[in-house]
Amino acid sequence: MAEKVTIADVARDAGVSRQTVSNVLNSPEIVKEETRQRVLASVEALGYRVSAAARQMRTGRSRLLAVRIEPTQDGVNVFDRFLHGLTESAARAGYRVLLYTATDDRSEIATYDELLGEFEPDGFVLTSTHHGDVRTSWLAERGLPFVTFGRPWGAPDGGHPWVDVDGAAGTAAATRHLLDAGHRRIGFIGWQPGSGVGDDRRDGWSRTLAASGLPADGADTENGTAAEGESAAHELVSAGATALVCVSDSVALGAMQATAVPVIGFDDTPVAAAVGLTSLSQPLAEAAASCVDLLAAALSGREAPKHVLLQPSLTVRKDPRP
Amino acid sequence: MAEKVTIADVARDAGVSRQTVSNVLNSPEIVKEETRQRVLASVEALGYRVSAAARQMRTGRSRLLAVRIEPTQDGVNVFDRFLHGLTESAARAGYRVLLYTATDDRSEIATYDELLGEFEPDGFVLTSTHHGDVRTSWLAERGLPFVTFGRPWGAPDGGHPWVDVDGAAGTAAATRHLLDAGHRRIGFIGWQPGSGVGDDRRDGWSRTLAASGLPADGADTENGTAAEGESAAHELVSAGATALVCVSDSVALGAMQATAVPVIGFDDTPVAAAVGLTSLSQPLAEAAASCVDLLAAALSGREAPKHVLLQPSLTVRKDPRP
DNA sequence: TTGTATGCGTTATCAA
DNA sequence: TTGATAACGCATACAA
Repeated sequence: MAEKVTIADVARDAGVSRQTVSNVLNSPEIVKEETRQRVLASVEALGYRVSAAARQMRTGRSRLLAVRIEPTQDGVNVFDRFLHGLTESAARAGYRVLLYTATDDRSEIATYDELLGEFEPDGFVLTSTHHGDVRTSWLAERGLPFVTFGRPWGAPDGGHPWVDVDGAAGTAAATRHLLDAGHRRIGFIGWQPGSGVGDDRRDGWSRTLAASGLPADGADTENGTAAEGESAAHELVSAGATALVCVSDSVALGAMQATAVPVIGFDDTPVAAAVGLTSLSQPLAEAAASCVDLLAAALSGREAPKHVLLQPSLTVRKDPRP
Repeated sequence: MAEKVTIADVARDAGVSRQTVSNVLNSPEIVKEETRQRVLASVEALGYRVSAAARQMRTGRSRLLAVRIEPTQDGVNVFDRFLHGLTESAARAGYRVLLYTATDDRSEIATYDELLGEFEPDGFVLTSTHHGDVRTSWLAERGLPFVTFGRPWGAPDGGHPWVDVDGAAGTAAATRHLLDAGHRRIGFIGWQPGSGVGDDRRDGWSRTLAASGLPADGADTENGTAAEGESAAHELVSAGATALVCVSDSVALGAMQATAVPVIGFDDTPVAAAVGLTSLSQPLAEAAASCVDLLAAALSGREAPKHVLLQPSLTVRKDPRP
């Protein structure tokens, strides 16, 4: 096991004081070029790395971002791709991602408390925000830096930084895609009203049809399962729909199996790729990068937009159904 | 923002020395019961938590486990469920999960180096181990604690701790399931030979058929895509197979779409659940818990088995195909 | 059983 | 431009 190389070792090797080494690394501009080179050479030669723990003791900054990893939901799991992007972007910005779990919002807040006491993460990234989310107010009250992936639907004070994907624009594009193919009766299968995300996606579809003066017949599912999608699709197609836009890939999959009309899903999950389902793809890596950027800006006092709204893109696939 | 509560605050509040507080937390048995209670009450009242950074400075232990999060592969992503289980088990054992990314094994080793210098994780959890994996030898040479999820196939010295799922037992169970249903010509669609995991899964199938004195006709796919699964299924069914066992859900999905015979997949991904595909389910949460357990044992010097082999279970689903 | 002194590696402050 | 000193919070050896 390699011995730990400290700043004192580097200082000795380069023939300077510890402080100068620290300056070379943290405020290079105040060190004479020649000294700087010599110190950097020693750093390289000895393989020196700052100790995160010692730095944190002194500065109070951990360079850690805390992120909750959620139990896998019923198939529509998009989170792992977001998380990968987040880890990568964080590393580039000099941060590391620390994972935690929680079963509900209350216990999540308890975890914040623990985490803050022990590891003192510099910031939090929250996902799955929803109506009356107590987590954001808890963090905001304490002045803790955080960013959410997802808008604070329905909250009058969307004052905190967030990154989101424009669901309405996505379903609007999907609807236009079907209009361009000649369809005039385009149905929508959604979630029951009240979830901000679902309502937003439905709006994109209905507004697009309204703009063309076409009727908008939709159906809701309670849990967004494939089985519910199946019966909703039957219903809509019986009523005359010749194409369907869906709130999720799960629902779309059911619709696809139940009918022969064109179906467009949302999220572009592996399921969609596997069965040839056209679907709306969220720019997750980009969203993750924006989250890190907003957080890093807040942490460094740098100016940055408080909100980022990204556009999904339609991944058109060859429908293998007869 | 709450002020930081230190061990000195607790000591003052409880009317004892800092050392006594430390003892209460780290060696409770040597402190008088009454004092212990008083100190614990103060800890509770002030909301004191040990500072991970300060503790790490003193003890050299970070209570951090480093785990690589990989780019999502082509659909079969099982890793996020494993990761969730890992985070949960780690928390229970007093560890946190630190994420990192790497594009290949070489850069992963470079990341070990960085991570070790900066955050000094106590241990590493590796996934996707393969033939001639340089990462395990790198870690082993340096005496760094690690555990792999996946056996070191083909390595003569499987000397390091690992946790794995018994793929052969899984495909054997799947094959028996089909035998019990009366099938006598059961095909297998696998990956090309050489991947330990794929070979293992094929073995379970072929051995089970051999034990029954039945012929074993299999086909390989190069990349394990659904499209390849489709043509392999055509081929096997034309040759007389009346049922198929597959190395993965991706391949199984293709087979399912191409033929009408019963198909069994592997991994029980969301795709399988969505399309009603019977599949072998890996006990990922349990695997993750075992990984933490093995690592925690190694870190504390506690005795523990070096290898854990878990059994997958067959999730039988109603096939919706006509 | 409890208290005192010390050092872990770093950086901020201030002096040279 | 560089260097000396102190301090972050904790845990250990040792003394009381």
